[in-house]
Amino acid sequence: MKGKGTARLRKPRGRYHHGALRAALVSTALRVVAEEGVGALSLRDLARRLGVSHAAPAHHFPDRTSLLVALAGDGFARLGEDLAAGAAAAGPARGERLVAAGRAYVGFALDHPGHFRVMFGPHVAALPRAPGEVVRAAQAGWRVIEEAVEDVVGAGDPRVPQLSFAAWTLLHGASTLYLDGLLRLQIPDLAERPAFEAWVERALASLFESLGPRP
Amino acid sequence: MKGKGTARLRKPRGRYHHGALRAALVSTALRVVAEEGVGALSLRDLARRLGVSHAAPAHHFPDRTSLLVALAGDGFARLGEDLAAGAAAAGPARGERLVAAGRAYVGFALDHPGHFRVMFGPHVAALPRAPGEVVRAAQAGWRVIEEAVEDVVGAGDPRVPQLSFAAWTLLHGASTLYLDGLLRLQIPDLAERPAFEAWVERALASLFESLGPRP
DNA sequence: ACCAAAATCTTGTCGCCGTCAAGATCTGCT
DNA sequence: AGCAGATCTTGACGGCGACAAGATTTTGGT
Repeated sequence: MKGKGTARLRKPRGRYHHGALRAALVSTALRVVAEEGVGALSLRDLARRLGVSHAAPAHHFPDRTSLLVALAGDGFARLGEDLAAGAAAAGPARGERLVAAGRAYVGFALDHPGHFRVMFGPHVAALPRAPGEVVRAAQAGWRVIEEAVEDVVGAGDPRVPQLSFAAWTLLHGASTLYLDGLLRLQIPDLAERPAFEAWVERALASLFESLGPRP
Repeated sequence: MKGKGTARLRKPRGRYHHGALRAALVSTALRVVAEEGVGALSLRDLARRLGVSHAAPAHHFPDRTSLLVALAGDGFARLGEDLAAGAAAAGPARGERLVAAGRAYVGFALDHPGHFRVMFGPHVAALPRAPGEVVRAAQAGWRVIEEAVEDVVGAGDPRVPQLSFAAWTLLHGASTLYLDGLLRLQIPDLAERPAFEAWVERALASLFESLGPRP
């Protein structure tokens, strides 16, 4: 962070140029998505909130999808940071980093459900090719999971990709099913968030139960 | 199935009433979703395809969301049937039913990506309470997974819910991440579908590796 | 310092969409 | 036969994404 901190939001009444419209669009869009969901997001509404003409956003995001892609890129970056921070703050005991990373993944989904949905929603997925920023950020997150797995079975173990795959899909499925309310439907105990986190932790444990550092 | 098989689609030119509009809306919507994705689905477009006025669908589905909910209910029912059929067709060896159910789950997602997205998309999830038909169908599917898990660890084992939870989240996460193209991004080997299915199978195996029938 | 080019924002327009309202037509029941 | 309700039609309204053309400001080369 440098300069004047947060970007200006509403445009000063008299001025013709906004000055930081793109950043303001992204940050306001994130607020709308968090409060009302991705369905409530419209370019015209954003323009109105920012005191700008209805066609102004088009110069920064040619269509609605490109704005969603930007939000998704931002989300993947934040998720990657959360994962790395969680793993870094974990204790040294075997498996603690993986549990911490898993907690960070699920925590991100539950803390920012709207943002999470944009990241894994149909708009971004329907693109012919994933945008570079998404690719890079997703790869960084994947790397954190792989390292956490290596922390359990040892670096160089040939099962690292396979186990990272299992851990990631488990965490991701748990996050999305929880957000959809389907888990709570089958297992009423999961209504409370701490209980859910405990279940996820135990599921991760089941995955690695039979594995020594180097069998 | 009884009577004349498939419901009439386009309305006969001279007639005022369509006669089976609701069923025609659902089946045409499924086709549109499969071919162009949920984003391309609109009530007016459906009405046009069926040769019916633009406001006719409103009498069967008061708004767009209620149509999506109907599609989701149908999807959960089909997924449940696929799961049950897969498990029923599996051999008797320990674990085969679970693998077959998993294959059915992933197969449904990959065969009907649009439908799958509607089922787990934001529209249905944003509802205050899940509709009854969705609840029932989802419960039936969950039951199949639980039975498949019981087939591995033995009915009555206290770990059944926990392991079913792990299996379901793993399968669901694998399905959605594959559809989003994110798995392929990290593990190029997964570009081919059979390879992906093999990875899923091995991930399931990791989950149950350390478990005997009754330890 | 100057000015042309590019970036940024505005106004205006178009077609499509979901939704509501009011009326026409058909169907089933008594 | 006739009525009530279900089903479909026409018409209208506002919001939206997208496009086009013009106004204003900033930038960069000289």
